[in-house]
Amino acid sequence: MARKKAGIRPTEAECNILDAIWKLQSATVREVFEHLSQRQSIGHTTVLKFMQIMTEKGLLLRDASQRPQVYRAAQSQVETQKGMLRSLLDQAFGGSPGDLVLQALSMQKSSPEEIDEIRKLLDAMEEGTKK
Amino acid sequence: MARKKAGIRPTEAECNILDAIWKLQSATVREVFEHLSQRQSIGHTTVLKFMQIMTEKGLLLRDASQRPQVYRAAQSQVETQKGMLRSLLDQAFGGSPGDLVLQALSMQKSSPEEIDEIRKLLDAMEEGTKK
DNA sequence: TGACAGGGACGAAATCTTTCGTATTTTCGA
DNA sequence: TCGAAAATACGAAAGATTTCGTCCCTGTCA
Repeated sequence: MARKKAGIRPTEAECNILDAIWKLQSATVREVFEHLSQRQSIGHTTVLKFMQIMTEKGLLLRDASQRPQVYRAAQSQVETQKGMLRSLLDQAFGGSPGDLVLQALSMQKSSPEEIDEIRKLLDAMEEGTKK
Repeated sequence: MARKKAGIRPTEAECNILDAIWKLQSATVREVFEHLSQRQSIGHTTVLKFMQIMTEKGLLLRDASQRPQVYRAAQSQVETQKGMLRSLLDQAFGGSPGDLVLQALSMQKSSPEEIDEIRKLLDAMEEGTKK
């Protein structure tokens, strides 16, 4: 039995924590707790426990030198997103990124700016491929 | 506390089952089992149990009139994909589909055909938006 | 210096997921 | 019609996840 792939997939609850930390850059348990409390009903120790578990799992880094300990995400949001995207890709899209993109786009209207940005990216990709 | 959104999110193992059924259109437990056996080690009753659970959850539909009962997916692959995509969107992308698309595209090269298809979709979207 | 408040570590209950073993029911030939 | 083989149902163990309650430090400030 081999280990799980390389990437660590945060669970749903862990994602909520990460979300808060990504927004705050770095944060104490209290800060994350207050941030999350605005959206969901959750206990303070629950948040703490998650952050401890996530630190063990390697999802978070903790600076214990300060008293209210400060946590940071071990991976950037973009890296994590890519990991989860790959997961979803293998899981439900048979590994076809094209399908995924198509679905994502057709899901709801993006802003003209976003569409433009995507076009640029497509151009860049085609350049790279042609060469 | 409201119920879970409308969409039903299949778990990872359930996705494997769905994958097989989507490919086969409709299938018996044995067929799904044989399909999955090629990739992973899994027991026959395990597959059966999952399919029963998934039927209860509403992920699958079962025709019990035939003897080796025949199962079908309750939702099309596309619908399910959209649901999971939305989930991921809310979970890790702060609801920004643009970011998701960008990440997905930059993840690995798509074929020129796919790129073309995406362009067409973008054009169509812009049309719709302008009107 | 002693009690209090804030912060943290632990352990454990409550739920979901994933996997099967075993028992029961059906179907099909001999 | 009887029984073996195939299908299906049931129940439950083993892991993960999610949530907290409780106990233990560590300063602080009267």
